This record gives sequence, C-alpha cells and structure tokens, in this order.
Amino acid sequence: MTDITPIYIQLADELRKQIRDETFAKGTKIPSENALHESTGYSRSTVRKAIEILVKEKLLTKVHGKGTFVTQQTPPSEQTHHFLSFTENVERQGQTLTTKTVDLRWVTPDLQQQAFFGISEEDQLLEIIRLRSIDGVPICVETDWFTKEFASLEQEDLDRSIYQILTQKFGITPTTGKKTFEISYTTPQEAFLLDIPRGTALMLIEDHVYSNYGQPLHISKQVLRGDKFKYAVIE
Amino acid sequence: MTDITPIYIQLADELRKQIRDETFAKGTKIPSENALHESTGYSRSTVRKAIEILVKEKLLTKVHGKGTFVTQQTPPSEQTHHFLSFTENVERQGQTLTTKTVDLRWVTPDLQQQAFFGISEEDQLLEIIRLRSIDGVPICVETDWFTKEFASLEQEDLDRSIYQILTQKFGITPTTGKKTFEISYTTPQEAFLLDIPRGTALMLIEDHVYSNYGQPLHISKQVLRGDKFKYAVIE
DNA sequence: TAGTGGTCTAGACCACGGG
DNA sequence: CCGTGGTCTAGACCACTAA
Repeated sequence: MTDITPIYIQLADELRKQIRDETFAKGTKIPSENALHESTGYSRSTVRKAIEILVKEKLLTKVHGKGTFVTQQTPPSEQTHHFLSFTENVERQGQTLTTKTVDLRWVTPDLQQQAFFGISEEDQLLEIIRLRSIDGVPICVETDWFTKEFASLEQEDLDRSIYQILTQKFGITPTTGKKTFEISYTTPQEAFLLDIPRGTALMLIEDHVYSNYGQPLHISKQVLRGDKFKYAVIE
Repeated sequence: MTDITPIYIQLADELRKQIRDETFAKGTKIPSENALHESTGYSRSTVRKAIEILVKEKLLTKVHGKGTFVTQQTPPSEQTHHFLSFTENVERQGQTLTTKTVDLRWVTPDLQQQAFFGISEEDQLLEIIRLRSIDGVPICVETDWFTKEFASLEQEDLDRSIYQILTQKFGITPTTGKKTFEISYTTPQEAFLLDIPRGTALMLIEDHVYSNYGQPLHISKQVLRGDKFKYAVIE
C-alpha cells in the first residue's frame, strides 16, 4: 500500500508530534517558514499549509513579523466543551428513555452529505429513523446516516444507544464536530410519530460526528418537542 | 486611501455578491478555477484562496473531478461557540451585526439567579436588554444579568460586543458554563422588538457563564428567530 | 480522453516587528 | 536594517469524474 498522504499532512503530523513531546516547548518559537523549507526540502507553500493545520488546531500561533509559536496552554475544549447526548440528557433527569426503530433503509446522499462523508452520489447511505420517548411520551424523531462501512448496523438491535454499539462493536469513540440548533415545523410523518398537530414548532438539532481520528462518522438529525424538553449542551 | 485588501478577499467578496444576487444560481456550477484564473487575470492560487473562503462559509461546495457548486440551500447564519459573542462570527460571514440597547436597569434576582451568583435578595442585578440585528433584520433579544461588581458596565457603550468590553476593561475571559436550548413563544415585548406576530416559536438559549477562575460571571438569555438563524456549536 | 479540483514547486515582493 | 509571516505568480503533475 503506497502512501498517498499529502506532504503537508505528513509534515503537520511530524510537527504535531514534536510539539506533543516538547521538542518544541510551549511558548517557544518554532523554526521560521524559510528555515523549515530548507531543513525539510519542501517548498514554503507546503510548509505553510502544514502550519496552517496546526494553527487551526490551536497548537500554534502565528505573529506577523515575529514568528510562529507553540500555544501556551493546551486548548481545554476536550473536557469542558462536552456535549451531552440525548441519552445523557434524559438519564441525568432520572427519566426513562425508550427507543423504537421506525425505518431503516439505504438512500442516496444529498450534496451536503456527500461533502461531509467525502463520497459520491453512487455511495448509498444507511438511514435509520428512530422514535425516542421519555417516560412513554414520544419526544424525539431521530434520523441517522452512516456510510456502508457500518452496514452491519443493519443486523444490530437498534432499540438502544447507537453509540454503545459503535463503541462495543467497532471500537469507535464518537466526538461531535459540529452541532446546530434551529427551529423547524413538523412534517406529516413527524406529527404522526410524535402525536402532535402538524405544523407545530420543533427543535431541530443536527450533528456532524467524527470518529477518534477525525474520520467522518455519521450525521444525526434530531427533531424534538422543545416544549417538553430542555436540551443541555455544556457541563 | 489606498486599498490594501488582499486580492483573494476582494475576489471572495465579488463571488459572494454574485452568489447572493443569483448571478451564480443555487446548485449550479461556477466557472472552474482555471476559467476564473483567466477571466480575472489572477493566479490560480489566488482564485483558490478566494474560493476556499466561500467553501468555509458554506456558500460553495467543491467536488473533486466535477467542479465547484453553489450550495443548494443558503445556509442560515452560523455562529461558532464563543460565549457572549455574536459579533466576530456574524461579521466573518460578511453580514453586519448591529446591537441596540433597549433597556438597562437594576432588578431583584429570582431564586435561580440567587443560587447561581451566590447572592441574596438584597443584592440587585444589572439587567441589560439588547436587540441584535443581522443585516438590519432583528434576530435576537438578549438579556444579560451581572452582579454589582460590574456596575461600571452601565457607563460603557453597550451597542457592541459585551465580550469585548469584558476582555478589555476587566481582563476577563469567560469560560464554559452551562448552555440550554429550548423553544419558547414570543412575549408581547419580544414580538414587538423582533417585528413578528405574537406567539411565534422562538429559540431560547440560556447561558450560565463563569469567569477565568470559576467565579459566576453572568447569565445570558437569548431569544432568537430560529427560522432566520441557525445556531452552531463547533468543537 | 478532456476537464476538474488537489498538490507542489521556486521564485517574487510586501507588511510587520524589533534592533 | 534584518528576519518574520502575508500575498501572489506561473508554472507542473496527479487524482478524480464523466463522456
């Protein structure tokens, strides 16, 4: 298997390692772009692109005219910016969560999904629709999309936490990449499932979830009754 | 006044405009990088950098081997997760955020507020109500509560980011607290300020924010139009 | 095969920070 | 002044998609 990883990513990996093991200590200046260009033999553009990645990860900080520095304190986001999953939200309040799989099928990804997963129109996605109830009251319609990599989910018992299955069967730890909140109004199907009038306002929560190493894992769309439920994000 | 705006930003601005006014219609392909390189006279790298911006803003979607396309549905405004701060991220989208202070007064804390701040009924709270608009459209009614420690906020120009003021005047970095999302319905005052019918569904976001060393800093309640605004939390 | 975006190079000049 | 990062160019080749 040949290595088709772009140079700038390889270089970013190297630099990241050197930051982690304190070859480049916190707060100190790393070699200039030109120095790295000469020492690595890669062009300055490539060096810049590698650095750009680490700046985005907040491991490095650039200062025009001075240099590029290793960020002082490690960004705290790992622990503090913790998103509570729907399951956690419910269980924290001592309520009972039940899940029922409504539908499960293969669908054609839309453009947004193609972009996120890095797939084409031909690569079908596994769509799972589940109804989640709190203390017997239907609260949330959740739709999840997975790539064919996770086709074996089809054989699993989905009437429980999918994350549990992912951890146990695939050894994957999901990390939320992006979460958006907005308001939507019920579709007929949602109204039926949630047993509420059509056109009721609902909270729409969309997650783009990555696995341990930044691989796109799945997209989740939750539509839930905001009048019955308060969603806590950060603890 | 010389124009020191980089070309790639100018180009991104032009392209953004052409997308907004549908010169490049939704879902269609925009000219290829080489075509833009030739038509604009700028190098392909510069063209790519401009496009990169718009991809980051989700106005464009790239598909390797096919082309660059205008994103199907115009993404609602997004905000990355900075406590208290709409400002930076709204403006990064090329949209204008305006803030107008509606009300400012001292109020008696309710029980929940007393518990959070660790104060008694006698300790008044500074209540600030502000209306925030994006491109002139009222989007959000924000209410903030501060303890008397921050009384001097009364003298500040609050028609900008409070986050900025806190950082500059008080040297405070707000840190993670708790954030909850739910759906609420307009009060008469909110309906008036946001210029929408009474009883419309709104997104209600409540923040309990701590300062650097875990001191309770303030409570923020944002009521915003979920149909015009998508709230993004990015990790 | 032709056309697209993705990567990469070897230069150039500019703007900023500090001696 | 020098060294830094910021911008920009004019090429080149590769990987992917579709006809």
